[in-house]
Amino acid sequence: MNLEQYASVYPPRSLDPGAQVTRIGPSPTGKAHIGTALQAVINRSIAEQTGGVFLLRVEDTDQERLVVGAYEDLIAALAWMGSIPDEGGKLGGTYAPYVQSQRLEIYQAAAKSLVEQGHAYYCFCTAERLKMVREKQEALKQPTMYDRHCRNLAKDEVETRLAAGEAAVIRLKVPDQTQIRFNDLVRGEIVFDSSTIDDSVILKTDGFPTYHLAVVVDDHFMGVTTIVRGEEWIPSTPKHVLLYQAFGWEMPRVVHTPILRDMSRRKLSKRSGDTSITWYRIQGYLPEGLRNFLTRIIWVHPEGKDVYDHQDFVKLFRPEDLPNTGPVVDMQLLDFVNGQYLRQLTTAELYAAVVGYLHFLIDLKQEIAFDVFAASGTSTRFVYTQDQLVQYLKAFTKDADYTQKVLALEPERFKRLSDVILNTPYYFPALFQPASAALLSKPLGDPEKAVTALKEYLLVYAQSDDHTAWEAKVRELARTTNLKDGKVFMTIRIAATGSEQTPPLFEILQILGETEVRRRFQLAIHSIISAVN
RNA sequence: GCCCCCAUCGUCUAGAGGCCUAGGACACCUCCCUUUCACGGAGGCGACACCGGUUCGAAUCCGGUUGGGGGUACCA
Repeated sequence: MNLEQYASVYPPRSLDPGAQVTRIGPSPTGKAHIGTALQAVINRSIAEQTGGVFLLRVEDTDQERLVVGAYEDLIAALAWMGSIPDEGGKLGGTYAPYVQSQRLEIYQAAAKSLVEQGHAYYCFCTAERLKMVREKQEALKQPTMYDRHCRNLAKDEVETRLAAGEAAVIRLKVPDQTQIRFNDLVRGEIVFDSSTIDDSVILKTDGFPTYHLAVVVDDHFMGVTTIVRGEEWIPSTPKHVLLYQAFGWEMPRVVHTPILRDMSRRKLSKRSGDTSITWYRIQGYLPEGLRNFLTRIIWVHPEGKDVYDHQDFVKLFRPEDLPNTGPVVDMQLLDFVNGQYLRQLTTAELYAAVVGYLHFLIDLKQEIAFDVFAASGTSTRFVYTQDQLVQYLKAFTKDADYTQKVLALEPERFKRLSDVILNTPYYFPALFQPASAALLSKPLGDPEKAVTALKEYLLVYAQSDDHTAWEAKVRELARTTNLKDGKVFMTIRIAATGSEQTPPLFEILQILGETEVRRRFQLAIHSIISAVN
């Protein structure tokens, strides 16, 4: 088929006026990136808002960089985020296939037609020659560009060499001495001088297109009307403009989103492990929380809210509202936003979320590291083995009613699902780790006093006491033993939980129940005594 | 080297010539609440990168400098 014939295979869409067709075009070369998640949310929202279509196109034109499972990882990540495309990928659709490696004939036809019309040319330069040219230019501190060696080859020569089977690429013939301009929805008009634009390869020797050709051809035939993509594409947009002009096609609206940065303002790096969507899921962020955070750093809610219904974003977001500076992925803000979502869950929902989360972690079949973020960009890492997680899940699900009582205690102390795992083991008898004698003795500053307090407490302790009676007893105990009541409370806390930081004591003792409370106090007393002797 | 984008508190930003002694949120600090932590409440710290213009008047407009980011592949 020639290019004209493809136009009838892929007829224009019949959508309402104003409906926008958007897309993401990830290349399956690794784990799904958080930046891709942002692009997906934005593109999905624009399509939704205008009654258009959001499509997914797999841009796998670099055969050497393909990674097995990358596509599946992406789909799983998008599904988790709730940013599922309307068409595309392996979902199919009217404009299928949506996988570039399956559309080679179209690109080849397109490239050929460009050559015929004088907008592109065959190039036989070898990699070695190209390398030499580049090195020479670098040494001379000149711009590194193709020297157009094959640009004016005679037609006969080209045909002869092609017929002889010589390897060739097709390059874009960039016109001389013109200005190439396009309008970026947030940046306004951007102008490039054609002399700064390379005669880039658009069709490789292996018959695959490069990004530039493929993206223009696909966006055109798939009826894409608005392109939202990363800022890193701005420098190559003029090439796309040239291609649209050469084909005589209308250029879609285009806007570039800034690149996500880390706290040191660098491009979000893989080194810290925080670039993959899965990493955020592992850390215990809720998809809604992550999504809200992502939209929050590139958009301002009209009421200045940090946390808002996603529909607000879908309804009110305008591409031209995008910032032009690269936002920093601030984990503390993420924690805050996510915490707000976690609080909105009912106890039953939180319970279900944690169970699902634990299954997800266990299915990963690897050690899990939770990074807890503190001020000044520092973080502490807690590593769990698969076995530890399995043990935790077992304890957590042993008695759902009991666990929900635990979760109901103070849900506002959790910012991420992982906080539940980190902070609740002591509620479960199977996981309880008694405190050391040193820790138990710490509040009162003396092992003997600690033992006295604990023994006295066991004497007065009655599970049936209400909060007032219980508190009165402890204070009375402190008075008669001549100990500070705050310290006594803390000693009890440590004996009962092994931790210095817990929700209110009385509620914990209620949940634990008499048998377990007595067991833990005995344990504590013995621990101190045997440490002293 | 060359090309492009950008520049308000630590971070995300509000601000589209006078409403700005620059507002909000996160973070941080202090105090209150309190048996610890968390939550909540009340305060606090904290920014228009710099230099020139334009203007009666500039965070807002223009130019330059500096700084940051991106691109410069038969990668996307």
